[in-house]
Amino acid sequence: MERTLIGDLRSKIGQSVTVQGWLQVLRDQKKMQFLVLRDQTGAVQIVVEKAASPDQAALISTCGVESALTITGKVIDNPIVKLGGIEMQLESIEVNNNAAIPLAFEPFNDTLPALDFRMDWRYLELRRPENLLIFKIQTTAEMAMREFWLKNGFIEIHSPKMVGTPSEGGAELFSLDYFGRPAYLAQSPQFYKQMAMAAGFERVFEIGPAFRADPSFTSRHMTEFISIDAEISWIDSHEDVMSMQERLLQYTYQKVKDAHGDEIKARFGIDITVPTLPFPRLTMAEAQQILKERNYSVPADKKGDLDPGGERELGQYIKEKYNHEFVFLKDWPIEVRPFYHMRHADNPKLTKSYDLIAKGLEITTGAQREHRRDILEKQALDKGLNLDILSGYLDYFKFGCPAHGGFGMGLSRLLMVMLGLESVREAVFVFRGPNRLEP
RNA sequence: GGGGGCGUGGUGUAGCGGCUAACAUGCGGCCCUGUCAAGGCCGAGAUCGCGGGUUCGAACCCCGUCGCUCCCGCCA
Repeated sequence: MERTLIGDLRSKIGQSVTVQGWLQVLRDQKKMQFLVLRDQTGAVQIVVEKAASPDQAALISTCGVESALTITGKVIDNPIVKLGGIEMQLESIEVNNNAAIPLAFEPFNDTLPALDFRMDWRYLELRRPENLLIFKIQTTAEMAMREFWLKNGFIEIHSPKMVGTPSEGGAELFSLDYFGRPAYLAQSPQFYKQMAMAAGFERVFEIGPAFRADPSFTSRHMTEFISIDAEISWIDSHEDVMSMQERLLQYTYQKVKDAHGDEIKARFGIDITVPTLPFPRLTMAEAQQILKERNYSVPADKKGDLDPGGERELGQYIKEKYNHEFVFLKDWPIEVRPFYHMRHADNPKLTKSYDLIAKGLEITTGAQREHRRDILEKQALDKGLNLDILSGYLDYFKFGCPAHGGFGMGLSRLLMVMLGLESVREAVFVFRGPNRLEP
């Protein structure tokens, strides 16, 4: 028999239908059994008269909660039933996969085990509707971004994740053996996006994994994460990149709000605010001044950079002054930016770069890239880098590369901020960290 | 990598020098019941992360160690 979704049962009253899902509750009484079966669309009570079907009743008694069941029965309108005023009378049941007793933990309890323990049994935790919702939202958000980019003439690329040369630095690279020679997991699609610019793709995006061998133990770091990247050509400055990104985020927030706004409010207590354009912008110099006025002292060794506390303070300032969740922090000093960020023509100490801070959390770095090979080489040498290692990259700028720039944004960080989650570990399907390689 | 915090039945917590280690939830049994956050009674389940020390006495204090976690560094 064809499967009926539990959410559609109201329209099937009087009919015999088949539902499939997980056993939420079993109330096993002397004469009767009441089961609550849950699927993604809802939950329904199933009644069993033990005397009428003793064999099935005996089978049901062996079922642990969270067992996967297929149940056929007649849909009855019954106002007495608190669960939707509807129930099913059992006709037949198939136990697809019994759940062992006891469960590793009870995913629907009021109190849950610590996050680290839950991660050992991630699939159980993901059965909670609010967790399911996170990934429905992620799906909507990614689709919205693709939609936005396609409407604006972007091409999707998939850059290699196994690379032969480190893009820069090297301390945070995972290395692997590639048929006897060293290889690395890509930290970023950065250079390949730029290669696409040199190829004349003009506008590209990629949503894919990035790997960082940083032993960072924070609520916002992962060793493998999904990076949302975009790169555009023929720009005048990093302002063009920010303009594209803010429109992208506005579009994405609107789509998420349209599709899930009510459920997000119900599950997370958060009103999705579609950001207004333009996002507030501050130069780093202005940001430093504002922090000083607010008596927030950035550690002396930061040299024009910000610490996470400063970012949170700035997020609070933007909220108060502009009632906005986002702020572009732009024009960072060259000391704290990589060699390939373009510098201001009228101020060689400042880069044409930005970070996007969302509710006080850094979720993006973007910039106009330096596309003039001779200047790029000079900037690399200034940073003490070896031009031989970079030669493949520098060759992108040998045969006609347009001015360009782009950004990288952490998908899970975006979701974390959007939904007010405490940790990226909740916002990612399966977490990877320095001490977490399973499941 | 640096600093702080925490490790007590399956899970979440209480206890912080003198207990047969408590409570909730889950699990098992019985009773009751068209139940529905079900209810009632009974029961099993913890050598209090591990090792050492202080003490008449340690879950509790000290040292070490491992694990987790948060903050910083670094970043998306």
